[in-house]
Amino acid sequence: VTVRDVAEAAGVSTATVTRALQGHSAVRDETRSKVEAAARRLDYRPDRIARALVTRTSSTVGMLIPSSVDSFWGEVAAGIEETASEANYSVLLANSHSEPERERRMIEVFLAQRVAGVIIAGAAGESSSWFRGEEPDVPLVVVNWDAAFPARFVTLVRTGAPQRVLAAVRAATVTGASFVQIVFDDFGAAQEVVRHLVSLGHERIAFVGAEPIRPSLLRVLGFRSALSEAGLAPGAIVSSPRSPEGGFRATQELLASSPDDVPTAIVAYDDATAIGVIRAVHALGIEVPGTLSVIGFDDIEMAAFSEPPLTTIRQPRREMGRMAMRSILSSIRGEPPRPSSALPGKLVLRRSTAPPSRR
Amino acid sequence: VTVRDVAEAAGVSTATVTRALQGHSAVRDETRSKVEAAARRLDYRPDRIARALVTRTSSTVGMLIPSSVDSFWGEVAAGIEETASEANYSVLLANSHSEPERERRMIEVFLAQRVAGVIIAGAAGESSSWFRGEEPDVPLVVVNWDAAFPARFVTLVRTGAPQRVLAAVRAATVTGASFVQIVFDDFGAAQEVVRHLVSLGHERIAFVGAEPIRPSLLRVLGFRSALSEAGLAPGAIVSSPRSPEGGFRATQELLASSPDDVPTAIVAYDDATAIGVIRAVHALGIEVPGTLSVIGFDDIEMAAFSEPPLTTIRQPRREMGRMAMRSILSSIRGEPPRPSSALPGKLVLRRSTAPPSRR
DNA sequence: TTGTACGCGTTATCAG
DNA sequence: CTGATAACGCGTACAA
Repeated sequence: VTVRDVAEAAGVSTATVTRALQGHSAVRDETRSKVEAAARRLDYRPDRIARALVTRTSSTVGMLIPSSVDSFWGEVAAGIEETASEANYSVLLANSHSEPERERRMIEVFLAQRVAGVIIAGAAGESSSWFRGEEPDVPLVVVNWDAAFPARFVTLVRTGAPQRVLAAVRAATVTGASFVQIVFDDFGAAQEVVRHLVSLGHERIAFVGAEPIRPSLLRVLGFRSALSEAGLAPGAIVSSPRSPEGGFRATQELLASSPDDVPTAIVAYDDATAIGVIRAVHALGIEVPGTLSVIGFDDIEMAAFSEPPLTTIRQPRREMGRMAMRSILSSIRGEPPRPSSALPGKLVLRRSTAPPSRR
Repeated sequence: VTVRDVAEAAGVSTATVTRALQGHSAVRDETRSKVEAAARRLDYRPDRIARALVTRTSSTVGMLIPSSVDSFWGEVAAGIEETASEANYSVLLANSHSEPERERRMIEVFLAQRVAGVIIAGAAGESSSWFRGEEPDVPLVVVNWDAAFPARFVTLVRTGAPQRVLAAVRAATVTGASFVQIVFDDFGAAQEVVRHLVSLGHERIAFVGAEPIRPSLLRVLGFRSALSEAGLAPGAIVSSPRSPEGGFRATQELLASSPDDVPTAIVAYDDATAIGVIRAVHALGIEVPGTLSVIGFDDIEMAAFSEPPLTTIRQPRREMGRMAMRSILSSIRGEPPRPSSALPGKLVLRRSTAPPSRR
């Protein structure tokens, strides 16, 4: 059942059917209701494919996330889907597994599908690798860019002048990019986390989980900045893969390397790492938070269930998804793009942090 | 850049370009390479929209899940996406929030998009409500149908003849349906769970979380069947919403109602409920698994992190997603549909079950 | 083996 | 206000 059938049934032309059904201005009320009646009677559904062909844009957006198994990204996706469906848009799902090559391929597929916009969340690759040839003119929004940096950045971030390194990291991924970014304010969140610890009375604080990816670098920088702002000595910064195992091993090394100068609090790169940190600390017979406080980032589901429940800073993931999709929609409508934004986190106080014990 | 451009650049007709690029048989090697060269040079991407219009089917499938935030469904989705992308298919994501009305609407959108297939996971509605008018001829696969039943089924399932109720439940949702179903074997899993408890020596076992939805009814039935098979007296069966709070409250009532005949083990409808059960038991000062064993279903992420870690039976969620997508693909290829299947679970032994303490 | 020409279902333009 | 008609980009009979 096509426009033609409806046109015939209503005794009008196909052009009128289209106009009537889209609420397009100039069409007599009487005609409109005739058409609507016929459409309803025939159970007519305009073919979105045919429409897309002629309008040269579909009402579909492509959404690339690292993994739909991870409920962090699942919630970002939910925010996107929710906002999209309110605006009558559909969303194509693809998982990148954080592999730049897959990112490239899936974007290719999106473009061939003539999507009206692309949202890349947790991107691992560089923006230059996303498109072959020139950049297509669909709006692109990046959510939480996890871009990799040269390994030497870990050293830089440990010792370099914070403001200068910060500027370098930002320059590489924020300024000058021709697309909107919705990112978590990693730098500010790290500062907030440290301030929380300082307010509890901690003075020797370490960071576990430095890695040459954007959010990690920014968190380390925020960590250093808040420490110096509080007039405290720089804390130890150790690298590790972002996983419980990574956190476990790195913490073992940290605590073994300086037995006479053990920190009273550890800031972990993320909650997964923090859980490994807690295990390592427990394995040494040290109590959390009695003797040592631990704090993470993100507020993943496990955080509430660790023992003790983890104090952490929550990312507004659903809101990030919503904002990303809203940005796409306003681009489509030709509105001036709202600038990229860094969203603040929300400190979630649980039981893995407490004042340090006096000795 | 369209076929025409490529045709011109290669000095052939558009028909030849299509044939060459699709690996269609009859085309000279020389011509083919000429065309391929031109296509590559021009960075030509066939427009999937235009193709869909003429072939009257897209290489996109619609995937409806209750929520992408839930990593259970996230993993089903990952299985679907994985298999789809291997076959060069794209997947449209929609969240139903378990609302039949939303299910209906999203399916509508899928159909208007001319999807090549539809996968409905965790469907809450009835199959009759999914389509207006006659059923469209795209393959449909249902994964883990959570169909609701009249409330009286809870009573039936508690006391009715198991085989007869089982047949009724199955008849309503399995047989006679004109689509493939990939479902978890709830009945068998419940039997397995009870057998595990029986093998540990338990004799007084209760079920918490009976609800008038398909999987719950089947689990209760499996529970009853395994109990009678073991020659044990029927256990208590209590209803509750499927959530920690639901499990908590129902367990309080259960334990208060028969203080002189407290069970030594509780089978919870799912892991979320089981966590509430454990909390309620702990709140009464009873030890798990020392005095009372608790077992759940699904093996959600939290299960490994509860205290004690929860023994449960794992659903092969990624595999269910893969099978669903494979089924769609073989339908498209016109292969005879593999019949619906009920996949077995895998018992995951953790620390919430143990032999009952002797008294 | 290759080219011509039509049609897929819409929307948009331009007359009337 | 409405109707005829030309696209949109591709696949495919059919003819050559």
